[in-house]
Amino acid sequence: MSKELAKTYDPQGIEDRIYQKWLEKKYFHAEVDHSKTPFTIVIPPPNITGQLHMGHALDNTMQDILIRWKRMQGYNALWQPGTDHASIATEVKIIETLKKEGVDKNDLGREKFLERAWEWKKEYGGRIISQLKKMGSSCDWDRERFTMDEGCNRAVTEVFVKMYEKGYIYKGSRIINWCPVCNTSISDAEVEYQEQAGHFWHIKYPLIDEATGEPSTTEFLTFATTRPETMLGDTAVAVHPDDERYTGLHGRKVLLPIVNRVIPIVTDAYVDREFGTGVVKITPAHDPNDFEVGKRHNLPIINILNDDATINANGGKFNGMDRYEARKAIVKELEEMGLLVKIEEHSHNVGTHDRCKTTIEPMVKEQWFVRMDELIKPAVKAIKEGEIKLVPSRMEKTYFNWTDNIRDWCISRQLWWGHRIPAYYCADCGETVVSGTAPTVCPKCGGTHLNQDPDTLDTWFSSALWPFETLGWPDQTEDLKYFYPTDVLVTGYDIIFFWVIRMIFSGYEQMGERPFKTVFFHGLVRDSQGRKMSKSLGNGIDPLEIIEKYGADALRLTLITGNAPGNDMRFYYERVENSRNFANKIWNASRFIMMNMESSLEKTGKAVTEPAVSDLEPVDRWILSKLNTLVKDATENMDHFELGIAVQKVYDFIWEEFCDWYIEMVKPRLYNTEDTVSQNAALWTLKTVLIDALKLLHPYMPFITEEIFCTLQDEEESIMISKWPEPMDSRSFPEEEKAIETIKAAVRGIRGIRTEMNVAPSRKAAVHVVSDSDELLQIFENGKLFFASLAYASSVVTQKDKAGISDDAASVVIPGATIYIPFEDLVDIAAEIERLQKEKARLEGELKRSEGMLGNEKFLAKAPASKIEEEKAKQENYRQMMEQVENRLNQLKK
RNA sequence: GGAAUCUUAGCUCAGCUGGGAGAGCAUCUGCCUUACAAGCAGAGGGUCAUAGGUUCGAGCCCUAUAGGUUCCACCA
Repeated sequence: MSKELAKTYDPQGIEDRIYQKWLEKKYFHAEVDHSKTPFTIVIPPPNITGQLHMGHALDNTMQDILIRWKRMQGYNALWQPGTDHASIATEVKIIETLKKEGVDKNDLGREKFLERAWEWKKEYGGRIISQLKKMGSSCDWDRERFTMDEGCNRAVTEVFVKMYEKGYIYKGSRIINWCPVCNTSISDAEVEYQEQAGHFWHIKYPLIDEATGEPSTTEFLTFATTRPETMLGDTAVAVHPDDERYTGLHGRKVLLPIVNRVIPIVTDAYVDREFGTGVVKITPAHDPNDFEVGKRHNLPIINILNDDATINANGGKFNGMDRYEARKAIVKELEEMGLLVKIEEHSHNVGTHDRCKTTIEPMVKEQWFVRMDELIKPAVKAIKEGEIKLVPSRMEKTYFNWTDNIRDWCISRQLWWGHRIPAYYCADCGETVVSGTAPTVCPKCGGTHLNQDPDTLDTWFSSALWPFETLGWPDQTEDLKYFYPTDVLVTGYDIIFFWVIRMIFSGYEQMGERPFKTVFFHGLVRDSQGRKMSKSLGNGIDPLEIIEKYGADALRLTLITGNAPGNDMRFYYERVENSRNFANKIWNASRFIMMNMESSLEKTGKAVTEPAVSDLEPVDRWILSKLNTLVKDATENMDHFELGIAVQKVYDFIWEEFCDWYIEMVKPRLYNTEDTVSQNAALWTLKTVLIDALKLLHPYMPFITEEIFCTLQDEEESIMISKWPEPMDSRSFPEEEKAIETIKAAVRGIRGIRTEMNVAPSRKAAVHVVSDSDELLQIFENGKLFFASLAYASSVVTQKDKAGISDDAASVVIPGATIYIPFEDLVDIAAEIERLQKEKARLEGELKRSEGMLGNEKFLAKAPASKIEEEKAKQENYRQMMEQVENRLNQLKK
């Protein structure tokens, strides 16, 4: 061996170097190869404005685990990377930067603004990518895409034109959510409701006297509102048609005070009779429900707001006032007119823009929409029929909750950074032309003054096409045919509506096929107190800092363990430390193995070779068998996306079985014997088990496993391209598994006794194993060497009866045998009696339970035979142990 | 208002199709035993939210209740 591991584990010293090697070797790169089965994942494209946070870290770790695992399993694994232009987020950032320079977006103009945006993208767009590399992500960086690159632009235009022609995209005047700060419309999904304390203003409008046509001074209609300023746009008041209190008012009119507009009383079932006074003011221009009511009753729509949420000319004397100032002024005026009945405290949900938290203002505006009714059908069917699997499956309910109540998707944004809508308007005749290429002549009037729609598309419009546009669509590329549909989509449940559903219906609509087979959801990474990590709270933990201090491997392991699919998790430094400690553990175990291989080579002049099965000792077979089970179980868990469980099993195997037991068991053979056959068997087993364990661990902790794997075997190029272990019948040794477990029980028992009796480890004691089973005695005989060392024994004697053992001996009872240690080698008789009495009580409990089961006729009738047999065997064991304990007690009491 | 989910050791959480209660951290005890003190060996600690039910058998299935979290809708 020419190389060796550094004395201490230092992730800093290995991670960057190894990643560089992987890149140079092009291990991440995938090409169409029909001799292999593809396995594809497309990355949820991070925003170019983004910096790596724990959410990305988790998301990317999960993807990398799946990709590395499948790659090792022999699949042609492609992890398709890229970034998202993030229209609003980016535009806001650039506006902020401009503001610092004292420049206003509109003064700068569209073209100059976009130049700035592209510069910005160039400067910061790569930042997130280099951060993902720090995590060890094995994306095919040669294929990196951007949602606004040439290909994606073509895809977006193609889809827009196609869907427009199909009637799935239309332009219409509808009520939309308007953000007065970002100055754009937003979709329903982008509205975040926040509980806010507000007021309920009870107001009355005077009824119009039917005879005179004048407002009454005695008859009023009282109602409550949370937004009194919207009264400027009222065009009706509504009551429930069956509300007896107001039956007499049907068809009558009220005077809208201040504005002095006479408006009708309409009846509509939308009104809740139980709520408030049962009267609702109707403002079709600024409330989605009122808009619907207005449509049913042909009410005029009066928009009273400017885009910046100040009152416009329709608001008369309030023109130019901010919406909240106007609210105050209007309340004051109503009060002076005696029309304000009362003010109540009221807590209600206010819609805010999820990006800037500004209170959104519902407004009627002309926008572009995607009609959802037809599109959503195959997306619903896909989940219902299991063509696309959601993990965990409970996400289906969330999914259907959305699809069942789907509304048309507002896709136009009054922003500049994004895909500009390919619609052109003829300045001469008003004709709309939707086309992939800018028309120069109006097809209707032949005019040449055509202007493109100034709006851009919702970011999610292009994201929805991500699984196929990144593979070359709209061109029918080989990549597309080979890698699509993708296999797994890994993402947070928080963007199921924004993204997952939209990709699904887009996949079916454009490709005629599902975009992915499985969606694997994860939760949020929260801080140690369970709070969402956020900039404003300042509680965010920077993954890069963690990597710096503990290594990417430790971070990755921490994010994956103890976490079930779709569940949120809390982030603790203690857990990262534990992960780092685990890395250290493997490091040191590997060093131990390599040191011993080295010294064996020096001593014998021969490298370690694969031993004949007969040369393997029972412990070797035991650990190989355990490994074999681990391979099977861990792979099965991964098949079911139970990554946390899988890695936990690998962790437990390496730390407990391999390090704490096997290595300790093997030490005497390595140190104390001249038996080179046995030594070779031990070394070969150590190496073999380590290598397979490293492979199982590699998807989770790629760097350290690579470093050890390649140091251990010069001839191997990389663990990344090694073969994933498979269960082998030749490595299944149930007999040895049972035998070694028995010895382990004996060791544990002896250690327990010694600790209880406060015996120093330096004090060795003779150990007698008594059993009437030859087989069992043979097992102990075979394991004598390591058994003695683990049990602090000065000597080990196996025998059929207690001949020659002093009555004054401590004993531990294990299934099928009793272990005796002469007291004179240890201490204190009273403590031993106490211990045996406790043991007796425990056994009595077990027997009672067991007898209860076996005495139960129904159990005997219904339980599987294997269970019954198992229970019988257990009971027999308990009986034997009980007998031995009782005998022992009687002896001691004498 | 609708829905999902959770309630398991002091803390944070695992526990896959019902059959011996687990991990990390924390606590206590003893060990620098030649891979590892970022470690080793041991120990303590849980009526698995409550009440019923199904079952031979329930942390797991069903019903109800209490409390928490989240999502959706939104009542003006």
